[in-house]
Amino acid sequence: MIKRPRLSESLEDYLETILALQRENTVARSKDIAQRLNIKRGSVTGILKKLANSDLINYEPYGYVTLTPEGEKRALEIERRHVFLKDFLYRILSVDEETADRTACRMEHAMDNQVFDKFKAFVKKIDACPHSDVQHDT
Amino acid sequence: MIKRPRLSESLEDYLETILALQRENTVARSKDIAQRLNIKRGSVTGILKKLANSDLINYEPYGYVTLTPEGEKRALEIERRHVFLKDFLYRILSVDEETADRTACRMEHAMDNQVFDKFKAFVKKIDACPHSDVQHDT
DNA sequence: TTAAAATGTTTTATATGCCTAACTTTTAAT
DNA sequence: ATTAAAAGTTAGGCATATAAAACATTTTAA
Repeated sequence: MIKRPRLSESLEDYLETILALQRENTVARSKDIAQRLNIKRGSVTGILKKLANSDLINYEPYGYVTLTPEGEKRALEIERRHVFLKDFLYRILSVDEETADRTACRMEHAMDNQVFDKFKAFVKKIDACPHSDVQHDT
Repeated sequence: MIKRPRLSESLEDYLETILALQRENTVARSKDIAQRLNIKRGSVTGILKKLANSDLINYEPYGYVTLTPEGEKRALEIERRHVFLKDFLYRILSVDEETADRTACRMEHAMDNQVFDKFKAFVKKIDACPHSDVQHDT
């Protein structure tokens, strides 16, 4: 049984960012990771080593960064939560987009799969209940 | 204009715990704080100094701990979020109580007032919409 | 092809938050 | 009043996450 130790919020953010960059540019670069996460280039290197050590990314000094299968699996989970939460905040709660995104970024680390699944099922039902005026107002 | 610098999740947890203990015992004691938060007695002292420095608690070495007005205001805000989120998770999403509490504990730090207010208004509407089967199912 | 710019890395340092262990103060029991 | 237990504090350490600045490598442009 392989264990999947819980990642810190910080490490989850790195994986999420690497996934996004990989989508946009095929590979992730240290500079871009730093830029997205608003941290310094120098701080990125250590984190990349740690992620590589946990077999979550492929990393060689001065090389490009890509997610391993396990890293991608983790990143996708986090991204799913982010997308879902942002949608809930923005579309259902009518929070402005920037706040929705920022808040989703923080809430996404706080939910396990069980809660996430139930939350998702709940929103699905809300969406299927258009006769109620539950949505679309300030 | 006095500023209210953002508190770390950890410090918010301390305030919340101190509020609860104050309710139960009039004052909070180092030992009980440690017990509730599952940390060692020795770790509490430094935090108390920091909170006292920010004028959030009244603290004297070897003395009891109480919240200042500002500290209480902060603690009440956090507690409000906690209670609300736990209720949402437990009652609306049907998450088991222990998970609801644990998850609320983590989500409560991620929401600003704007989001909280909208979330609350949303749940109010859900509750006022009993003809839909949005609630009460697994 | 070589020098400058861009990118990546290393080192040193800081802050947070926690632990352990030794020590001090307070409290409670006799 | 004395002393043992309980509670609180201090000191030293460790891990994480970050910054700044110097250094190394790679890329780019002339």
